Amino acid sequence: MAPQTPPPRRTPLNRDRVLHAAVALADRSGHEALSMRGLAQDLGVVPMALYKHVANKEQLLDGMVDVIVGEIEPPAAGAHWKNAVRGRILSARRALLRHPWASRVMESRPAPTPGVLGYLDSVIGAFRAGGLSADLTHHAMHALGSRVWGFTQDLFPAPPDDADAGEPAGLPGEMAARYPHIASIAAIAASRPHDGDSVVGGGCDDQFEFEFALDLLLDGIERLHRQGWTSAG
Amino acid sequence: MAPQTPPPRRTPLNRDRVLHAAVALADRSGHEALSMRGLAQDLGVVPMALYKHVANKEQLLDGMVDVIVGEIEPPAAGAHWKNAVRGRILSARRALLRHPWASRVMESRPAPTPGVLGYLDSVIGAFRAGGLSADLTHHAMHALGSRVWGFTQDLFPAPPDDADAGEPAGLPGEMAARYPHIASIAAIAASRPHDGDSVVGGGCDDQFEFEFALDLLLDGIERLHRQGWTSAG
DNA sequence: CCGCATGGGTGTACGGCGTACACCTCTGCC
DNA sequence: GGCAGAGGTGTACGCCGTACACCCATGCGG
Repeated sequence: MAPQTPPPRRTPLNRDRVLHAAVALADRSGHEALSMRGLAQDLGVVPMALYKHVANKEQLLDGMVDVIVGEIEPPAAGAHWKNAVRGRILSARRALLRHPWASRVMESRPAPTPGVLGYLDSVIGAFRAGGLSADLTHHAMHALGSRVWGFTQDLFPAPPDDADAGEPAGLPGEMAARYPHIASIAAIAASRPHDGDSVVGGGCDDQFEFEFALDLLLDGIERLHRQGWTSAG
Repeated sequence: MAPQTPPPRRTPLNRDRVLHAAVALADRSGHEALSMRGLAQDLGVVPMALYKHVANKEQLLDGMVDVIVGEIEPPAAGAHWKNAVRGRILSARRALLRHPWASRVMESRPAPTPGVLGYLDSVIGAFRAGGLSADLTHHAMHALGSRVWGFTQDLFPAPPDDADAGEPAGLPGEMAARYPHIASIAAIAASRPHDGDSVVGGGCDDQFEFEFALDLLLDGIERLHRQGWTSAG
């Protein structure tokens, strides 16, 4: 008989396959469920095999961050600096919305990865190309903070879908009594046409909020730029 | 002889002692080092004893958050809304600077604690007392984001103190070549009189950056308020 | 054609974590 | 005097990241 063909010999692992499998796993199960053991299982491999391709879990997370940063679209050529920055940031936001775990992972990195540095460099470049001083650009970057990569800390994190739908509108009654000012705001948000459930997490148009704040900052920066502002006073 | 006095019988645990010991431990060793086992050891008790006072680690962290929120000073009476909000937020920032781990823990909470809700309610109240509409206040709160409790995500997290001091100024040369725009900004920051080390993390006056961004937002909000802005357009 | 180095996958094991569960021992009250 | 319940204990389980020794297929120099 023919010499038995050896078992099909799965294509060998490499850093890229590991990284993308990790992203897929996190997409599927959230970043809390991402463990070296689980990832290995997904790849049909023993946990320690991963360590031939990433030094440790921290470096795995760094790599995953750069995968996501790589999804950010390149800058639009020839746009006004404000639109260039705006477009870049909104693209970053789209990438992060595709991977809800990514913002938490980015926050957790103790040092910026090369991909992150490259992205930041390009955003800074967009400011500078618009004629903003290094000084103002520097402060603008700080002011944008995590917003440059498309996310902000939610004040009221999204509750799970089992939110008690029995309430008439706005906050549960007891809470409305204890936190009257929050309630006054919840009432507004809950009265909007779409998704009028509890404002605590739901009920807010996140995209609107994001762009509102982004434009507030960019407009403020533009104003300072036009009046020749300097941090020296 | 006298009836042997029983061993001094340490004062019994309670939720408050547990919480404050946890805060102290995190202050001392960082929040990554905070474990139920370590905390128990600090309290001279076996790990499982803690579970008589907090349901689990998540609830311990919630409790710690409220301890920190409790350190925020009460609002100044009779101030203009902008100063009231500003003062509240800067006080929150001082609390968080005293407990460097606290911002990361706050970010990690999946639902707001009662203390946090109370604090947010009071900030919203300050806006409303100044005559801002519920609508505008709502968007203002979102725009402030994590800044309301006194922190922002650093773009360049602070590096450990072993930063290579051999570099002349600004970024290490290789990095300056790869990220020219970052370098242009680093040069500015590094040229300031005090702490002129690498701008990546060090070299920035965090308090200035924080107030710069805070005022940018508050000024923008004030402008919108004065011109009767509404999200409806 | 042999032998050996090397890169990639394996197996076992360790020390840490959060915490379920059964237990024991004081305390105060009827 | 006895009993309930609060508070502290001990043991054990199942996860985690990862160190370390191993093993085996490959390909290359002789």
